[in-house]
Amino acid sequence: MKITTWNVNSLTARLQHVLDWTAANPVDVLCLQELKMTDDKFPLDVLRDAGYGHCAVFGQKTYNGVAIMSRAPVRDVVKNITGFADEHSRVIAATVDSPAGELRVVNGYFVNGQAPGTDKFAYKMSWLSGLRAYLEAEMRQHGRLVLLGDFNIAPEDRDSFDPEGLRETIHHTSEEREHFRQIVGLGLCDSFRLFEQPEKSFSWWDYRMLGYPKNRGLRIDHILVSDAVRPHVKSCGIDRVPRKWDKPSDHAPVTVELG
DNA sequence: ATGACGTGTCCGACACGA
Repeated sequence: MKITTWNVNSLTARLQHVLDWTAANPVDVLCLQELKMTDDKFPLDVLRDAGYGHCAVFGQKTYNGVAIMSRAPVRDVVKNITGFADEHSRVIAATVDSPAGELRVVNGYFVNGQAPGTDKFAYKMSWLSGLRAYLEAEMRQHGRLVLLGDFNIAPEDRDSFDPEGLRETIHHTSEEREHFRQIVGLGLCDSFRLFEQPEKSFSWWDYRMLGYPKNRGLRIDHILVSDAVRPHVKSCGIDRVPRKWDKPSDHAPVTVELG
């Protein structure tokens, strides 16, 4: 069973890429971020024809918006962070069946945070605290859990093209990395790091300054699995192919395989 | 270089991203 996270930077602009990519990579569950559309605009019919007959959608006009697209039924859909009031559509959770048994999937578009010291950074910090409390409760209820999405955090120096030059800037601050560690500390692990990976593996590249051709990127899209799921993880990888297509998303899809 | 590039909103300029 394969589960993918992909920040598509507008599903309107990227629908054909999603269709082309899933045709070549028929993953079981595709978790999207940055839909940038309201629920009524979500292309349910087209995605059903593409094999994803079970979609849980939490959209928003212009910004944010997340969805879980699944080939098999999803149940117990929860939108946003329980216990944390949020104006934005950033989190959607659902339960699916997996080879390991019932699996809770939590798909998040984490706050960007702009820069340390700003109101947006403060929002990011409180959002992360709210998420952690919510996850703690979710994990008590669901031993088998996957937390994936656009974390907007480069957890370690090796997850950045310029860790020295960007030290303590957004995505690289000690506070963000401490939040990441605390989330992992709930009993999760970064599935990407369970395997040998190429150096300078990134999941996002700036549209500007030839970011992708120069591999000036960050690894900020992650798939964390709970300890009960960890023995079932067969592989985890980033697919750079769609980043080379015409008019790409600035993020690449990341996929985990469970056996 | 408070830039660059891309998307959406509402129609030229701005908000936002990472």
